[in-house]
Amino acid sequence: MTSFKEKVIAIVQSAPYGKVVSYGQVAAYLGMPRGARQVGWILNATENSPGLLPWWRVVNNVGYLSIRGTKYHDKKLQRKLLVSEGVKVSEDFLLPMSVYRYRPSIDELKKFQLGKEYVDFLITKYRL
DNA sequence: ATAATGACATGTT
DNA sequence: TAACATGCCATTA
Repeated sequence: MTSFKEKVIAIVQSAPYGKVVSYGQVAAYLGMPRGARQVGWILNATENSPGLLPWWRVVNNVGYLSIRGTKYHDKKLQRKLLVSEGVKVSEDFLLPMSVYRYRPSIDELKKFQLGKEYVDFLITKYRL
């Protein structure tokens, strides 16, 4: 069972310590370039199994912590966790994507089992 | 089955 | 620049 949810988890887990990834990126690496919103949905509904899912490394495309506050997580905690990893997040919950965006290598992308042409598309989109 | 609800992204005003 | 509108699709009710 390689459900959407499991893929989301796998991709988010690939985001390294001290880096962040956008919802759109996660969706794109899933092979669903317009599924950003669904990624957020999954994270919102998934209870954080301690240490298994680095949900705090997912932000929106402009570097803003767009989480509104849910039963499991909240914006302030996310900021705290990111800061603890060395990511500089401003008081208004904004961080510079140009500095912290996770840019997977080609090999890492292959791990997600995507077609060659699609990989090329991702490269132009996120300038890997 | 159908409709409503989002931790989004992008294009247009 | 910032606000608004629209497309998106997994999940729930």
